[in-house]
Amino acid sequence: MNFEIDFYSELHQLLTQIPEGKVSIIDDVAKALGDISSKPAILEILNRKEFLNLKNKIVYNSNSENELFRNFSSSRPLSFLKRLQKNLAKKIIEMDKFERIDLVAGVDVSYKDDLAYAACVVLNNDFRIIHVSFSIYKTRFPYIPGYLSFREGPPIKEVVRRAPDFDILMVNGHGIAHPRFFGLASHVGLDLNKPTIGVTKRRLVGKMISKKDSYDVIVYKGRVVGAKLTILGKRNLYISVGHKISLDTSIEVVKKFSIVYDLPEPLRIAHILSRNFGKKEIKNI
DNA sequence: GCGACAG
DNA sequence: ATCTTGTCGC
Repeated sequence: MNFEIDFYSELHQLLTQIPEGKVSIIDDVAKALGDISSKPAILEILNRKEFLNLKNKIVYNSNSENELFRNFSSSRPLSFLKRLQKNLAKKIIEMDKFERIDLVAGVDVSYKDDLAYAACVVLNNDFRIIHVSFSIYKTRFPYIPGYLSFREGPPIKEVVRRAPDFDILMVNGHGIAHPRFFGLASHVGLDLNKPTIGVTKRRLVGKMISKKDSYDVIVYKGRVVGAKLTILGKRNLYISVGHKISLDTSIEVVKKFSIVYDLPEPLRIAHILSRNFGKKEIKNI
């Protein structure tokens, strides 16, 4: 699936439908886009200078009904993306589909306005950096919980394609621990056809069930979608299958590469690199 | 119906 | 994620 939705122009197109002298409720705009949860993102975009002339067409509460414009004509793009995620989720393989684990890659993205600075690093078994690549990408999609892959997926795929072949990729985002079982790590893994592990610092869905092992299991809609484990006796991380790997193996790989507080090495280094890249800074890792 | 909500 | 100084805690 290599199309991209320009969220900004979708929003712009809706706002220009509002007739002169009328206004619309932001909830109706969010619903017309296909998901009420896009409301915070819309608010943020309305404050940009390209949208300032349209901002006064939006109100937050229902005023006099006769001033309101509600019947938007829309393809509801977020509903479409939701359906896409549900369909692609069926293709995810939660089993180890690789020969060996010699090279483990990590990607991360930093932002400066709408510019995404992506960095990819490849480590060997001794935690040595054997490759680093960068990429700058102009994003046209805001952060909306549940739709992160449509913002970060394109820059990530581009920067990972610049890396030499590796065995497993670690991604800063959930895999199947996602409302539609298709988070960023799963989306990237499927598109690149590579084994991926989703690693995050915060939960998106599901509840923890203690499993008196070294970790808790995350259950969502009656399904085990990941694990919450404590690294280095301190740091809590949420791990989930991205694609072509089992949860058990995902946990083992994350544990093995967690040697410094914060994140497993591939992600920790990728994070520092992308951040420094965006800020044009030079710093030791 | 009311919250919660990766980066 | 990003805007940002000092500051509370291990």
